[in-house]
Amino acid sequence: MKLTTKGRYAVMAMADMATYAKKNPISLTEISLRQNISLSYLEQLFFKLKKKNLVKSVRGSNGGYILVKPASEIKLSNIIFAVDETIKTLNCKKESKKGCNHKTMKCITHNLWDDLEQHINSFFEKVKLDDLVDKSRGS
Amino acid sequence: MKLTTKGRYAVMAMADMATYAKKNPISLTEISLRQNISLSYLEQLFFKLKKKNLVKSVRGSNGGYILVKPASEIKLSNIIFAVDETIKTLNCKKESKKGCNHKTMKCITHNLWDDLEQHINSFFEKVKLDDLVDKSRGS
DNA sequence: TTAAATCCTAGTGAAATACTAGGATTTATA
DNA sequence: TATAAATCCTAGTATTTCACTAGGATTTAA
Repeated sequence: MKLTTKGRYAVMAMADMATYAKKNPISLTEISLRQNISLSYLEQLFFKLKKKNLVKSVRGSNGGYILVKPASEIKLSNIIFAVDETIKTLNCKKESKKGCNHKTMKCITHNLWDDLEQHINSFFEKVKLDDLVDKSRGS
Repeated sequence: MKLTTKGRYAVMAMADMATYAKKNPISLTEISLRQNISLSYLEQLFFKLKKKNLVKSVRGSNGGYILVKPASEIKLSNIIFAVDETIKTLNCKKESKKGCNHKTMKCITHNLWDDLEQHINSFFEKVKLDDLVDKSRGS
């Protein structure tokens, strides 16, 4: 199991925005430099974050992005889902041929992965963006 | 995020063994047919399970594998770790160049992924192999 | 002796990932 | 008004990982 960088980068970038929040929009160039993430990659991530209404954009010079809601109201699950679509713990839904014998018996571990998925999601549901900011300040 | 089939298959195969446990060793061919997993792939998985002392092998005709411990004493974490090595939620340990700015500041989300890792592990620590067997019988 | 099993090492096709390239559009400001 | 800095948008691509195959060696019950 592993988490892709898409989700990690998105959380890092959003945490960066929460940390350096100010009136003016924050440009991806800033974030790119601070967090050491490719600008073009960030653009793609923020396109998705924007679609999910987590950030809004200001175009043109001095433009950038602004958090739509306060950091205390943004759950990590919102961010992860926005860029990763979904957390997949199993791929034997419907009628895949391998790994899940639907005909003879229910896939032995079918329930298990559902439980795990919920368990992981509950983690991302609990943590808010400003929890991260506080933590990094504390250390 | 996704879970690889290695971990899933290993859990399925072990659950299969626990379900069809008997005095005689169980051959991978049986498991392969019942769970619809490639034989050669199973061999590779069981090589690792054996190294971690979760199963022992009986070579030769009528050979196969036997659970070393009763299913009630085998935690899923044992299985997952045996085949997957580890759950990696972050790849910015030591001194990777990207995604973790060690020089200027601690990676903002560093603690987060550690927490997540523990959260997921705690799930696999709680569930025992015979929990799966009971569940599949119950449904 | 044979068949069925584990043991062991390489290799490989396909898919996903992480990222680059390159341009179009918008807009503050010099 | 020209320019630079930003978002917007679409393709493409190198690398890596995954899931699996191939092929043989060894062991042992019957």
